[in-house]
Parts: sequence; structure tokens; C-alpha cells
Amino acid sequence: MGRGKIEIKKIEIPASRQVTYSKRRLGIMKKAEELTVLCDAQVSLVIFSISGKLADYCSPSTDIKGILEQYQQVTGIDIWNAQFERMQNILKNLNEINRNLRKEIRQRRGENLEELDILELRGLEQNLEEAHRVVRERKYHVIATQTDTYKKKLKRTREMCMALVHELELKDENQQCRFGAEDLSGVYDGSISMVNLQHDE
Amino acid sequence: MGRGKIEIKKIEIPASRQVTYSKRRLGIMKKAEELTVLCDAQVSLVIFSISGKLADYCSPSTDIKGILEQYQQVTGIDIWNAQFERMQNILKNLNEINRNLRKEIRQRRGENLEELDILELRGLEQNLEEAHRVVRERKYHVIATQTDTYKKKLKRTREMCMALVHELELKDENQQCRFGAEDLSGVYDGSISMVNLQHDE
DNA sequence: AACTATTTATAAGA
DNA sequence: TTCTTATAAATAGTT
Repeated sequence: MGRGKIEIKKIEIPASRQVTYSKRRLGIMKKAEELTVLCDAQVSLVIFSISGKLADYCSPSTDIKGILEQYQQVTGIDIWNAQFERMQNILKNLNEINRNLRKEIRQRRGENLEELDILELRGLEQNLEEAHRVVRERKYHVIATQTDTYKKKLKRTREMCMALVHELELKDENQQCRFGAEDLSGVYDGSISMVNLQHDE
Repeated sequence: MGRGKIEIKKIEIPASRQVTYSKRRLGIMKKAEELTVLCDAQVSLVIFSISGKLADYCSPSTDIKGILEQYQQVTGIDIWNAQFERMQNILKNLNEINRNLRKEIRQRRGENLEELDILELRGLEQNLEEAHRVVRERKYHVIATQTDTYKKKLKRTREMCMALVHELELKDENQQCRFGAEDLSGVYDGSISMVNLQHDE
């Protein structure tokens, strides 16, 4: 593709070689880009000139590392070092542990019981029964504590209000605006019934 | 460079895309090879098709690893370390997930309930109650199946024995050694009580 | 860096 | 996929 046909062998004249390198480098880069776009392929192209200058192309949405990972997977060539392998083992183990933990949770939810034998089922059942008991008790304890806290808070607030009312009455017995005890008892009852809402099932 | 000019954008018809991919893959490979030979350059070309198939070219007297090491030197990008860090992140995440799974299991065992609020406690309690019910039912089902299987096996065995005894009696009514039905019933009862052992709680 | 004659790559069709 | 062929694109040699 030029004025004359050339033989594909090293160009010995450095100047010509450099010119051809420049032209063809651009050409192949363009081809790489076109292949990427036209065929939705992932392309990584790394070129070092004879003088050591780097030129590279990498398809968007990936990088050299991504390409290499895939490359390793497909070729089985160990690009990464032993450290990497060790980490992969740790990862595998962690995934295994993870899987087992998830399985245990599923069984504790009453799913995937098929593979349990009678002894395991009895153990699980007793375990769940006990856990259920403990959680129920804890719930009641929390409810009781919560209710108690609300009661105490309300009592304190009510006392404070009563004190303020009393003070006001003392300071100005002829004032129009007065708070009676009956208003406060309404607030108190309302709050208590809200607490009870959480208690029923 | 073809019968018609094409726009450089993704070819949407898969068959056409595949054809173009094949042709252009060969084309760019050839270009890589020519660049290598003509200009004495080092070239690494890695291509993944949309279907994940790998095609690669690497100039002779080097390999992907060699190219990468040079790449790293020139760009200053530490490919190995970046990869290592990414894996460490994955590891960290897995450990985190693991921790959470363990926590869930602990809570399902009735431990570490302190940090649950009243709503979470109620949810957990109901969940455990339901799981307990499911497991108990599964247990009874397994027991029933097991008992049934044993009963059937015993019945068959007993019948076979009876038949053998009968046969023996017919063949030699004067033989000294005789089996009576009462011996078999003892065996039968013993087995049944063994099954019942697993039924009680 | 341009230019352009030619070769090469390849799109479309079979 | 492979072959064919018209045409687009790349580029060798020149200016």
C-alpha cells in the first residue's frame, strides 16, 4: 500500500525505519480503536519502539490490569506472583466459610432442612426453642425498661409542671391564664397507651 | 476499504459483527507482526471478543510479562501493587460480611441481643418462633418416615422368616430344631421400642 | 509534513 | 467459514 511494494523485513536505514514506525504506529492504533468500537471488543496494545519509547492503547471501560486478569484466566499463565496465589487461597477459604455461615443461617430460618439428619434436627430444634425463649424474655425486659423509663420521665415532667403551676398561682393569684392538673393527666394517659402498643402482639 | 464506506460505530447485527471481528482481528495481527519486523519494535496485542474469546500477539524474544515490566517502568504504574491492593479490599469486604453473618447467627442463638431495639427484637422473635415450628414439623416428618421404613422392613423380614419356618416345617416335620412364632415377636417389639426412643423428647 | 501512486485491507455479496 | 471483488484505507516513496 504505497508507491511500491515492500518486503516485510527490518528496515535498515534508521531514518526510514523511524518514519515507517511513526506512520504504522498510528495506523495500528487506529485499527485497534476501530476494532474496539465496531466489534465491542476489549483491546490492549502496547508498543515499544526500538529506542524504547512507549505507545499504548487500551479500550475504554477497561485498563491494562483488567485485560491482564482476563488474559490470565483464559491462558492460565501466572502473571501475578505467589503472593497473589496465597491471597486467592485465603479468598477461597473465606468464601467457603461465608457459604457455610449462610447455610447455617438458612437452617436457623427453617430453610434447606433436607440435608439434616434426625439428630441434627433435634439439636437445631432445641437450640431454636431456647433462642426463642431468650429473645422473648429480652423483648419483655426491653419493653419493661422502656415503659419504666417513660413512666419516670412523665412523672418527673408532671411534677415539674405542677411545681410551675403552683409557683405561678403563688406569684399571681389573679392571673387569667391557669393550668389545671386535669390537663396534665391527659398527656400522661396518652403516652402510656403508646407504650402499651408495643407490648401487645 | 471495502465495497462501501462504513461508519465507525458498533455493528448491531451480531453475525456481521462477528464476521468483521474475524477479518479485522487477522488484519490488526498482521499489522502488529509487520510493525515488529519492519521497525524492530516490541509489540503486545491482547484482544477479547465480545464473547470473551482471547486472541493475542506478542513480538518474539519477549512475552507479556516482559512487556508489562517495561510498561510499568515507563508509566510508573505499579500493576502488581494495584492488583494486590484490590484483592486486599475484596478480602476486607469478605471479612466484614463474614463478621455480620456471624453476628446474625449469634443473635439467632439468643446471644448479643443488647444492640437490638424493640422492633428488631420482635422481628427476630417471630422469625425464631416460625423457624422453630418448621424445624419441629420437619423433625416429626423425618421420624414418621423413619419409623414407617423400619416398620415395613420388619414386617417384610418377619414374613420372610415365617415363610422359611413354614417351609422347614413342611420339608421335615420330624426335625428337632424348630422356630416358633413367639421368638419372632420378641425381635419385632425390641426394634419398635428402639424407634420410639427417638420419638420422645 | 504533504502529496499521491500503489498496495493492502476489507465490506458486501455469494 | 471462505472466496470473490469493488472500493475504501493505508502507506511507500517523493516533494
